[in-house]
Amino acid sequence: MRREDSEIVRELPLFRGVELENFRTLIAAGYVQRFPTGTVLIHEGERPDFLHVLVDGQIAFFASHNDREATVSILTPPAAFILAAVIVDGPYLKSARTLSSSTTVVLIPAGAVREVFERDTGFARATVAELACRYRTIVKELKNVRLRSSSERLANWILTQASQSGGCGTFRLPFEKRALASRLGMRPENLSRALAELAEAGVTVDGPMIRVGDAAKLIAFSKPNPLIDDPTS
Amino acid sequence: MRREDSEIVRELPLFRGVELENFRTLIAAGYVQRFPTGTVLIHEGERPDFLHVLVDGQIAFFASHNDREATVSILTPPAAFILAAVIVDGPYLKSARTLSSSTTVVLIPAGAVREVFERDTGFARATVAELACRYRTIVKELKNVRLRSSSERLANWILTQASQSGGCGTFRLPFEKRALASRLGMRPENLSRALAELAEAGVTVDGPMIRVGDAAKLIAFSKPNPLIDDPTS
DNA sequence: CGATGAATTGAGAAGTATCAACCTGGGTGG
DNA sequence: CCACCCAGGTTGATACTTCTCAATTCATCG
Repeated sequence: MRREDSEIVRELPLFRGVELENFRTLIAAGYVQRFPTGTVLIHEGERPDFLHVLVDGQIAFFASHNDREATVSILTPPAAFILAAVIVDGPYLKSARTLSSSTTVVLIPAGAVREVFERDTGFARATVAELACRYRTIVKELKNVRLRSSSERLANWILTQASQSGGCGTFRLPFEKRALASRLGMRPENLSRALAELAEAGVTVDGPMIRVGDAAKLIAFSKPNPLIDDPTS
Repeated sequence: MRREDSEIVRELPLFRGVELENFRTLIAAGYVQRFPTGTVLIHEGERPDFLHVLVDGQIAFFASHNDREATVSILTPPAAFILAAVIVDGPYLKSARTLSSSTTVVLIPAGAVREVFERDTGFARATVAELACRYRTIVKELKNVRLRSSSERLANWILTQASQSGGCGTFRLPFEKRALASRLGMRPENLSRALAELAEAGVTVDGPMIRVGDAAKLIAFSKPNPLIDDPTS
């Protein structure tokens, strides 16, 4: 593993509090892999062999049933994933596929993670914090799905994205529209229509570029709610 | 607090591994309360003052936005709740209301929980396990909502409920139909219609009594999936 | 025995999915 | 270099699911 990659891992909240010796054990057991776009990294139902850390690229988590597919979340680096499955040693509840070329992932054997977890209180504490945040994120997502229409979800997603991309009001979609549609729980066709509908709220679209022309108007339409949209709360 | 109540708390997976002395600290700081039906115990957005343990009765967790209300989950005793909010010391993401009369709750001050959490590795470990399971439960719920129609959710809920209520194929609804409807993400009207529709799959309804006449037929309709429906996986 | 709230039923509206056609830009191979 | 192909995206027509509103029945309780 390149020093560069292990440093990224070390800087994650999940690993920052791990004792150095234990961290070295984890890194020594782990290795790095790169994947092209569309690679399915993990399959729903299988057992976790590794804790994964996304270092570069993007990953979509999705589940399949009844000939349908639903995206549960999209992960941006740096972030650990499938921690819960490793901890409880239960089957993956979702599959994961890379959304961008040269997606880089650090793999740490699940057994090593559980061992260090047992003897390193710093790691245990960080694990608790991580899981608690993940839990709360999904609760928010469930609220988002159940309390809003698809256009409202889109509008709020755009608001969040715009505010995270500096204040200029214009940003580039971080992934394809089809991926965004699935992330928001809608069909590509409906995303198109919803984007067209948001023109009334001052949103203009040019290919992958989104422009929020009138933030106040978009906020009035979106009715953002920190208990759904604020990733930090 | 009655010995009976503290024993229930002690027996929970979350508290079983806590050192006795620390457990006594928690119990000494805590107290018991009983509430009538419809009492709102916690309010979305407020700060957590107590870790709650449901000892008797039932509680629905719900969130409000846009003049809508959505039930996120329904809890049956014994179980701790709002653990994640206490751990991260963040605002409640959902409100909670009692569904049954004389719902009994043990309240343990959040500060005491966080203190014990810091020094008791058994408790920290149990917290991780609890949070990981909760997280996975919600992921399953999100899949349930996104991958199934409302009648399918109902059918699978009935299957799970019937299997948990002994093998006779008949069981009583544990709460009102309106609560069930909200739990399943549908309106009471649609629950009525969906129940009527399930007659084709051999389900008969008499007030609060549900009878699964032909389990095989219901399974064929429901297409159950352990990665959505199995509470233990 | 009336009052209240839950449950059901029906009719209509809204939201979303599905299917098909078409456009468009980027890449490929002749 | 250009014609072609192809995948992603858009647009339109239609069907299905779910919501909403209104009216009715039913059981429970003071």
